[in-house]
Amino acid sequence: MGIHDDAAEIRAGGWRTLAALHGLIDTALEKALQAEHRLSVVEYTVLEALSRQDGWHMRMQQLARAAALSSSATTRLVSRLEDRGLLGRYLCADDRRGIYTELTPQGRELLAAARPLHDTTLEATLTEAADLPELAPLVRALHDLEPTPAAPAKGLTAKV
Amino acid sequence: MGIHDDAAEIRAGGWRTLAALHGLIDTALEKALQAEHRLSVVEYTVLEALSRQDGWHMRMQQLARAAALSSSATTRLVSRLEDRGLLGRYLCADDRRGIYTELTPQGRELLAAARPLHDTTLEATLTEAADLPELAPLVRALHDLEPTPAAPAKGLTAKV
DNA sequence: GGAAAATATTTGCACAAGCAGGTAAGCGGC
DNA sequence: GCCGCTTACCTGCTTGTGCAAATATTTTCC
Repeated sequence: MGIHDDAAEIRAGGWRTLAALHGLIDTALEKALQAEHRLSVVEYTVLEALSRQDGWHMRMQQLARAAALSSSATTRLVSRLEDRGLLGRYLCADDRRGIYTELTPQGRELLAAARPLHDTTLEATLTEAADLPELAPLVRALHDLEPTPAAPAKGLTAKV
Repeated sequence: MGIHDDAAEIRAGGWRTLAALHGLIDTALEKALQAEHRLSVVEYTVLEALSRQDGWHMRMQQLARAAALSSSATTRLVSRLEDRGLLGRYLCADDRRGIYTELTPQGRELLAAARPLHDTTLEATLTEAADLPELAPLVRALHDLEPTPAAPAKGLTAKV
């Protein structure tokens, strides 16, 4: 079992580390947000992405990419949040196939309430991860990242 | 919307990047492995983890941690793989609560067949991600990781 | 030695995800 | 102006996941 070259093994190891850290954080956030605000991580992500558009609305597909979700999953996700009054859905004049979503005041409110918990949990989990020998290097690398300004991550760069 | 401190914002950004990259890789691997070998990423991960134990068996809970899965999900996952004859499940004498799993020859065979695709897909996706400005730094960081030897990542350090 | 607590795994249930298929709206050639 | 093709979103179905409760086995503490 050793004919696959070293580079591949390094990549695989990196991927395992990445997955492990992701799983750790994801689970922690999931539990915290669920318990305190009845929000899943994806739901929070969507609200947060919308808030970052600040006054702008997003199409379903942008949302789908931002949340790394299929479009069908996005439909239901938006429906859930809409049913809770956290965001509004309305079609826009210039292309009536498209549907725009926008945070409601309640949505902004809930996001503001959830953000501290989110950030705290994230910090705590990263600190915890930094104690695990396998994860520590990645945690450090993550911290040293971002020479970039507060640029719009993902693919949600433009309004249309 | 700007009272949360900078450190938190940096962490949040790092987390978004991590999640984005993870999603990208995960989706790509999922599709590739599913299409060619009817394996999900977690299933592959479990087979791979088992193979790394080389001759050893693992308990359900070790497996659960290795795959970042709940124990119930692990039960069903192992059942699926067992039904396909890829691994065996048997209780061990010293603690009859515990259940050990071990790869069958077929399991090793399938893993060997799937690994090249896995590695290739991983490499391709990483290359692709390196072209995205938001992800590139993390990809590089990931590559420069692993000064560590081929150490057992995750929590699966010992045999018991 | 035996009851009580702890540990390892499995099962019932509800929920969210992806895929495939369906409908509505724009776009292009004629 | 009409027909075909593409795009954007929604819905039915199947599957995997987590939580909570059930079961079996070991360990602990009198």
